Amino acid sequence: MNIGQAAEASGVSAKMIRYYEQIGLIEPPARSQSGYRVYAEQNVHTLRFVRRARSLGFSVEETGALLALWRDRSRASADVKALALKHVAELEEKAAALQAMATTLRHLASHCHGDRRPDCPILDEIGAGS
Amino acid sequence: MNIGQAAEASGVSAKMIRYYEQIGLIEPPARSQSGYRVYAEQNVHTLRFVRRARSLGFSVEETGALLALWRDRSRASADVKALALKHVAELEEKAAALQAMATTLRHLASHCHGDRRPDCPILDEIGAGS
DNA sequence: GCTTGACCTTCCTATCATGGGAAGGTGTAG
DNA sequence: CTACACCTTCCCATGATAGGAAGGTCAAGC
Repeated sequence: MNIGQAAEASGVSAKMIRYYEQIGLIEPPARSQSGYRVYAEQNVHTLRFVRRARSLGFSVEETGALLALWRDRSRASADVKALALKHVAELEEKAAALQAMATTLRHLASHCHGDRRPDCPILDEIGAGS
Repeated sequence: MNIGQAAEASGVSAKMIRYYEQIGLIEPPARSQSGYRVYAEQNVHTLRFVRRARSLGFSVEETGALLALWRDRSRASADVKALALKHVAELEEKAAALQAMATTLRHLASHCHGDRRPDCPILDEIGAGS
């Protein structure tokens, strides 16, 4: 399987597969005589794991830690759970921060007439600072 | 006022003040004979506006649009409100995406014993892909 | 066999916002 | 006069991703 097919099968772009290899997140695959990367089903499996971890908001570095745990059959499930819950806390913190911004801004907007007149409490408040 | 004092007074780092000037977000300030940037109270006011807009999650580019609206006394408040509400929608979308990740992951974690045994549904599920 | 087009390779560049640091000039207090 | 804090510009790094250029490879069709 060439990189394009591995990309198709895993949902990770060829560009990103090469990048993940370059930074050491995944193992360099076999090469054909002409230098093409050759992927086996196992590699695609790993790539899918990476894609799914990324889609759950894990950074590439955290994904590397998860991969190591995935491959280490002797680690305690408590280690994995701790990592996951720590990440949940970070995600919820970020979500709350964004939601707080949205709420503040929505509040400011609710005081703005939104007509043709120029006076606007949104800009007034941003300008007043806090 | 030198850049350090302007940074202190506005809450924007000296590094970022120079950067904002370089990309054209803010006007180049006056310079002293020796080439030091010299800021007036008005400049600090603008910097505070920028800091506050950034803290509400507006990108630098959007902040530039807000600044233009702020300075244009003839614009309709509806224009500002539309921009603000569009941004609110984007913020809430991002917040919801993060919260969805957190919820999924918390769900996975709830099925993990979290003890010394190695079997862990979190990694199993990430590996299984979806 | 030869051409064409799809694919692969590496390498360089960009994004966005921010910080770090080097090398060198300035300003001020002791 | 010296020390130290501050300023200047310039370059580099981050994290994850995309775009593109220049050149090699492979398979299908003529």
